[in-house]
Amino acid sequence: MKKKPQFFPSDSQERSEVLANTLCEEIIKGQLEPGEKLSETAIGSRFEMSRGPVREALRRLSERGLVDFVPNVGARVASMSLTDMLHLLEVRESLEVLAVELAAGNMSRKQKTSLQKLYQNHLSMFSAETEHSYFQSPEDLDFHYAIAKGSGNAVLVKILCEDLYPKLLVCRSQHQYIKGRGAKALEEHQSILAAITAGDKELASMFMRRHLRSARESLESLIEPLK
Amino acid sequence: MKKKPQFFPSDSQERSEVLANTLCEEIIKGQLEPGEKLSETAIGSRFEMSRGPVREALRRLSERGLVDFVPNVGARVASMSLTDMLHLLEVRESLEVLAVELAAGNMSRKQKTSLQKLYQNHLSMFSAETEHSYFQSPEDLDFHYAIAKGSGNAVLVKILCEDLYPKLLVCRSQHQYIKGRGAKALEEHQSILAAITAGDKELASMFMRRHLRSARESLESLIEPLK
DNA sequence: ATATTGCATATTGTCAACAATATACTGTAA
DNA sequence: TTACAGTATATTGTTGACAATATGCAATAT
Repeated sequence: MKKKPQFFPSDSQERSEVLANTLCEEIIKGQLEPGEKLSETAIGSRFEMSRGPVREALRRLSERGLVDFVPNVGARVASMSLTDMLHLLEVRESLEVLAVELAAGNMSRKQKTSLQKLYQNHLSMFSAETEHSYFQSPEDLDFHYAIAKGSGNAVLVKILCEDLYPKLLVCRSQHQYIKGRGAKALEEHQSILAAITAGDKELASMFMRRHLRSARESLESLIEPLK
Repeated sequence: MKKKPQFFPSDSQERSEVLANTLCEEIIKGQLEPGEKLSETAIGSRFEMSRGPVREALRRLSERGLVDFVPNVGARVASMSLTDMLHLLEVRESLEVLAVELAAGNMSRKQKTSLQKLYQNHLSMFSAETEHSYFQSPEDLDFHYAIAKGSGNAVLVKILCEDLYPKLLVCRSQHQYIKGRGAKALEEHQSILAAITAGDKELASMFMRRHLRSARESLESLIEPLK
């Protein structure tokens, strides 16, 4: 018997954690709209559980920044502005440059091969169906996710994977008109991959900086005229 | 009537938040030892509240990384290794370099003057009583705290002030033999301050990098032989 | 003597009811 | 008609009890 696929597989069976992951997924998919009220009783009855676990799940999402929480008032789905997105991209840039530097020095042979495989998958998937909105989907981050883990720095992994990436996905889903850059990004991934494989920290960090800066700057130029 | 000073003043009156801040403070001060069990009932009776708010407080601290939490088993005070501390310092370095770059460009005249005042205070306090373990105490971070806020990047502020700094303080209290560098650090602060005042982003980031790198590298050389 | 099984205890996970706070509505006065 | 006050409703905050899980101890078998 097959289990249904989960975006955020939870090792624990705690209902509050399972619920938090489910809600997280729904927020990212846009099934819960930004600003939408998250009533404890409503969610409780929907998932057939008491308010206790629901509260814990909501508080958890609040700590992660996916939910805005006001004491005595309640929780709402966080609504991200373009400025929020810019701030996320600024921080992300610094941290991923660090990550790739560490990864280029620390990744094991095995990790490197698996990263190459990942890239090959992305490549074939992209050339196979260009219409597939690959660089919109959560999978876009796979490559960066793997590099973060390759850094060997647990603090860094936590911030990138649990804090920044989920929020970034929410931003993307709430501002869909901001498109990825498809083939161009894929080329840049290749350069980064090559530098990591060669263990060239300096080069890897330079390619990563360039890769992320272009995305950030295009958003910046989108925001600037609004001021 | 004066309120007693609080390390983590809580705007909300929520008992769970107040408790979380109190426990956070006790962990940082070392009054709660690393690895110590945090029983819900025990804490509840100590602070005269039910287990509900206690649970919430512990979960919150768990998200912040100050408490290790195992489902169905409970919470313990996080015990930080030197490697954890190194990972913290690596991430901190990247983020504060970003922060000071942004701050040098964004800080208002008013913010800059208040940063200068802060530095003057530190200076007089240090020369007044050299025995005052200034660079051990939470106040050491005041300067960096102000720069983070001066960056104008909310994501960055949250990660630095709510995530990294508290953990760093816990590390310091759990590894007290790692001393600050007193007068030397103060001089470096001055260079950074001057660069910010001049609005020189490049110079400011260079001084900040140097300032933080030296602390990190000295820890690295302490860890290396253990491998 | 050591390892393992089973039970007793303690702790956490969940629930449903009550108290406190905020929100929405209705009626009254200017 | 609009502004305000008071009340009614709904939602969150907190509590204590019950269920499920883990821990520690003792007795037994190897």
